[in-house]
Amino acid sequence: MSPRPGVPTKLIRPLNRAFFARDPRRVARELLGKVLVRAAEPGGAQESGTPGKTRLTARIVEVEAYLGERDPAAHSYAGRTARNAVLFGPPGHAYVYFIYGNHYCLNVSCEPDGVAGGVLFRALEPTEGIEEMARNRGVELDGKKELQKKFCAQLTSGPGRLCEAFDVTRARDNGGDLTSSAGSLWIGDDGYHARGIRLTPRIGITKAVDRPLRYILSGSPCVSGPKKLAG
DNA sequence: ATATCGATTATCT
DNA sequence: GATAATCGATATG
Repeated sequence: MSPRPGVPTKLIRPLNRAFFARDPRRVARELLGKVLVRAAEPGGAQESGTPGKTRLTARIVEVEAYLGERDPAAHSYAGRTARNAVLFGPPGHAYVYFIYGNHYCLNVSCEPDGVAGGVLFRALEPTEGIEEMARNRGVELDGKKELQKKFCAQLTSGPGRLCEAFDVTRARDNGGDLTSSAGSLWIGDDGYHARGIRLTPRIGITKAVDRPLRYILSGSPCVSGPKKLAG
């Protein structure tokens, strides 16, 4: 595919369902370096100069694998319920849950239909639509480069933060298909080659705390958690 | 740099 | 009634 004037050279192609129909550990590792996309919304507000919403994209730099019914830390451990049903359904769909009365978290379902498993998105590196992410997060972007870097991390570093930046909610996104670029939220590959993958224990859990199921791109300024585990 | 704590609600026991 | 795959603010070394 040859580049044309006015067309971005880095095409983002959606990952297919087979990508997700595997062990969450494999999916987690291979998701590093891929891109989360929130499609632009047509229209926007006609009133009062509110700009139409632009596309949001960010590179995946930190994820955790949750292994299904055999993993005590996973929501699917106790079996299928109304809340976790997506984790038991077909692969490549969004499992969004509400936590601590404040935050949403985004997962993608893995394993074939009928088998539980998922990957939690923990941190992203913003690439397109940074200003809108800042608006969604309620943070001020000022011009200084040092701060830009910090704010950049502040936008999408942590599972609750990235959901706020991408306006991910349960009502809107739970159960949605993440393998179609026609959808509002999807996951794609722009050809980036991930380097420096490290494994650490997962964060914020009280069971199976020692299993190394957190995957990070070491060196990314956006990786969440204590510096000790930043890679 | 690390520790502790309050917020706030869906879900399950 | 307790807990939770978190965040932001505050306190302390």
